[in-house]
Amino acid sequence: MSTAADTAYTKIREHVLAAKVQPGDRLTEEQLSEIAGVSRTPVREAVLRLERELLLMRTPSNRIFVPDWSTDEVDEMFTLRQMLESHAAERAAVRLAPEEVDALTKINSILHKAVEQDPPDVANFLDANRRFHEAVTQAADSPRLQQILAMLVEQPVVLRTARGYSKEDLKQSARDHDELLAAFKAGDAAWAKAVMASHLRRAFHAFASAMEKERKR
Amino acid sequence: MSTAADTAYTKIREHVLAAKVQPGDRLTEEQLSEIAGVSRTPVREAVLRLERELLLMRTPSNRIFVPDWSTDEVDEMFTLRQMLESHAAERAAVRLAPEEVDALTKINSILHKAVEQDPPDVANFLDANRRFHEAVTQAADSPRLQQILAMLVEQPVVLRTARGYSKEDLKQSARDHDELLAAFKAGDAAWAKAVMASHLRRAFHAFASAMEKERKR
DNA sequence: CGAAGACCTATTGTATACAATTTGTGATCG
DNA sequence: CGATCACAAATTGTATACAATAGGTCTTCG
Repeated sequence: MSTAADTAYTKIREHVLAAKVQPGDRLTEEQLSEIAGVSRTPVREAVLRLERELLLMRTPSNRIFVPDWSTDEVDEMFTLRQMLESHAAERAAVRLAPEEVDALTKINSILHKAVEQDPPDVANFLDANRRFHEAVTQAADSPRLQQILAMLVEQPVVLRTARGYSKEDLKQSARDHDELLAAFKAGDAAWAKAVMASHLRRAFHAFASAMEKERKR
Repeated sequence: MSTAADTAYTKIREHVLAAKVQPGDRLTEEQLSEIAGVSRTPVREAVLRLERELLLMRTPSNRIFVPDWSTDEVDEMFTLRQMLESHAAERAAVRLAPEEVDALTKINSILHKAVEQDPPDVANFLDANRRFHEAVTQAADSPRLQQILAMLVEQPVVLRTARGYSKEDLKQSARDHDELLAAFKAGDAAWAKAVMASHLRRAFHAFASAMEKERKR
């Protein structure tokens, strides 16, 4: 968080992810510069980054707003993620050093613990989950892939809905990760790819049913 | 090209694509603002966009430079493009209206003509090729997909090398497009997907051998 | 009463001045 | 002679003032 632009990026991002603004809300650069505590110049830079990650969007006349995603759009995003992240897992499988697999295993044990709480500790689950997927993407060793995936994960709608996941959904996620770790230990790229693909597709359906429940309320 | 930032984006982009700067060259914001004829503020915005498309990159201390790509890295980029663009073709196949297919056919007949020239008109080939792929991506009707593909196509290294393509390479490309059009006319998503995948993989190999030839000189 | 147009206001876009940081250079010391 | 430090120059980062544009509102006229 060294430059003002980074500060602005982080603060605005948190502001959006914490759902302090609703989908459809308009935001002016001035409001954002108050939130971030810096002038409009670095805010503009931060907004460009957040647009790239689809956390903010602009109207045709360049007004900033918080986008909303339909279930269909989230479906499409998960489909893209599935293609790209299973490719990442495939590459990671032949690149991960044993100690890196150990590190991943540790992250997933934190995730397991979060799931076993009663009620499950969703915040910790999401954090461990993010770190797990980030590490896999990182291990794929492709800056392009990493950059692309950064814009597909951590969508507010997905994070918001996560609180509605059933305990069984969360448990299955943890088990998927376990199987991915087994594939990594075996250095089996095809296995890793298949597990990741099915993991993400399942995650989409968990999302869709949590979404459905939320919609009914 | 209405705003200064757009002007800057276009001019700097052309500057890079026209190979007026070499991979590895450093560029200062001031130099770029002279090239674009606007102040540093819109230049910075343009550079951020160009970074997103990987046409420019920054050092850890935020100096701007023109990146270079190894054959391996281009391989990886074509692999990503193959996944995403064959997915786009799959979606396009069930979405394209007959008159849109006609428009695509027209673009490809321009491409055919460019190939049949002696020597082939590579500039026109590349332009028609870009428009063809852009139209397919557009038809997939997924803003996310479109945004991602924008950063994978039109890499300087690929355009630069295109001049070394053999006439046979170019002809085959035109035939691939013809087959894609057939798949679109039939509304056959799986066919379209497969054709696009093989088209792009072939394109990579054409690139790789043109690259090899260039390297030997 | 409704539509069209002119204004006024809010918001984004750009230039510029200055601050902070990085890099290069040259002096100094071991 | 080489390393290290200090300082100077180049470059990027930020704030701010002003310009351009979009949006809304109020008036006027049919």
